[in-house]
Amino acid sequence: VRRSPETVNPSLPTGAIEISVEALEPLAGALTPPFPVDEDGPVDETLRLRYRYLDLRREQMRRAIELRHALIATMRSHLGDRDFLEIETPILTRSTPEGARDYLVPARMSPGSFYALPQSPQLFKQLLMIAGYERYFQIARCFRDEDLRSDRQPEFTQLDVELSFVDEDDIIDLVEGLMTEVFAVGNLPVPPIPWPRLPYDEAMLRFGSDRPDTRFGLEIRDVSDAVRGSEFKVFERVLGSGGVVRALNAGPLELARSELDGLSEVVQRYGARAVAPIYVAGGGWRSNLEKFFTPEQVAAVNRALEAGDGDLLLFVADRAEVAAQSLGALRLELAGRYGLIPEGRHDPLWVVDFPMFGYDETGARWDALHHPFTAPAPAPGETELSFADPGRLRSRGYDLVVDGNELGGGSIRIHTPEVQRQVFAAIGLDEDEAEARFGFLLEALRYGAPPHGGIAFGIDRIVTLLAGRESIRDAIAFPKTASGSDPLTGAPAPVDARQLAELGLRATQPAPEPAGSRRADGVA
RNA sequence: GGGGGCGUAGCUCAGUUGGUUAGAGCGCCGGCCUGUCACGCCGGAGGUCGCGGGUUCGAGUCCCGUCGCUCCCGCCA
Repeated sequence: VRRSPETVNPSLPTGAIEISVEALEPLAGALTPPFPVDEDGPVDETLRLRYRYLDLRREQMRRAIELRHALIATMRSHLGDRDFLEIETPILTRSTPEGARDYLVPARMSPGSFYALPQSPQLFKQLLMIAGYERYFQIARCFRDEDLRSDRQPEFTQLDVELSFVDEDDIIDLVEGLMTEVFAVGNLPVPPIPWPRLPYDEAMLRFGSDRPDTRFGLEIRDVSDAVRGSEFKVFERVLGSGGVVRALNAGPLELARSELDGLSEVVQRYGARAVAPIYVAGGGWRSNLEKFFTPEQVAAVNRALEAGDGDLLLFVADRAEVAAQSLGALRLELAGRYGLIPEGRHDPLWVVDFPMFGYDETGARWDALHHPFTAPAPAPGETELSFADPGRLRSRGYDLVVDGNELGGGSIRIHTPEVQRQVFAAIGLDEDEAEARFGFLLEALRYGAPPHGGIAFGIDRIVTLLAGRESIRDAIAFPKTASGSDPLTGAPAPVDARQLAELGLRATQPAPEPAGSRRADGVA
């Protein structure tokens, strides 16, 4: 019934009405919940996960789960309207020990053999292209047995898409249309398409990251040439050994000594020695380092960084990769700490022109930067594919980045057995190994594969972003903790000897407490 | 594998330089009030200070170890 005018409370969503009760019958009893479910205040996350069914009652979680549903529904209808077929691929599949660690499932009927849970449906969707299903998509669960982060779960959900007879532009066009609709459903205001495309090298140079957050400035500049030949030994030593000197202009920030030290801690995580902070004053530098540089050098650096009086310049001298990464991290740290990210602004962009291979120092070999089914592209300035120097080859990959989050990535794939062999060879897979692991793919390619390509989006990450949350766990109904456990069910848990015996397995460690061991954390 | 942060009542937290019976708000229980909507008032219960060891006359506080959570590096084709 409507409330009388003097009792209406406009600050309540239900403030205009009242419920008039005629009969009341309790259908079930209910304990007092261990934390408030009628408000979204902070609660210890282990406790939330242990009582996830109560946590999910809370407004914030309900919104995220509802948003997730709406986004997936949008993806399905958008692609369905464009003649894509949703096709399921196996969860029990074959281990292909490139890339991430696989989750393994013992095969009872083949003792000593294992299925693997898919890291992605990559190979199956390529086989579907060869089969002539030209437009495929799937809301696909994927599994990677690697350490977790606030944006990584061991099982996660991808929107997986693949198309035949397309090039990069076709896929980017399709995705820009799809994601524009998805962002609209999620109330994320984004600029109109087409979105900018940033070459990988430029992203690394200017932003120190392959997933740059372009919502604020503080861009990195290479000042190696400007400072070369100075009296400053630290820079000269780095430059002499092939390193670089890079810097960013933090703007007019007056920082205390302890804060400057804190900045060095940030870069040290990435292997840099320290940050050299220099204040600009009167066109020169207010720094005891100024004496090591000629006035021309100082002026050149100031010009490169567009530095004015009072600006704080931050320098890192190191290997190019370390300088880029550490200044990139510094940039994000400063933006977060001093609130430099404009409210309500959201920047989608494509990162393109990735290197095809990266050199793995520990294994002393080349690795596919994306994955080894990505089509290679000629080195910059060349027209022919040459595997003589793998480090110079580019790939036909593309990543969609929004506000510094990698939401999705894909590529045009290799569609001939010849090129696929060359790529396997480049990453150190000889003919026999390639045949043993990927023979079924090479064979399928021989039956005629259309040129094809695709992309995969991290749905959990999209939900996290659109729901305005910090952790991927808040976008998933029943997530795992950072150590991969589930406080609600107690997974993972030991199994009894009989189950192991049936699978032909033997425990190499004594099993911990079986039942109820999830209480080991002392949570009552 | 490495580094940082956290762990005190059901929840969120405070707890000075080591010093009596470890506190607050919310919640919970009992009572009062009854047009309230963060109701109000009175009273009450509730704590192995994550766990183990050590230093000390004395440890929530200091040291060592350990467990859990979390963030980051490595890892994540």
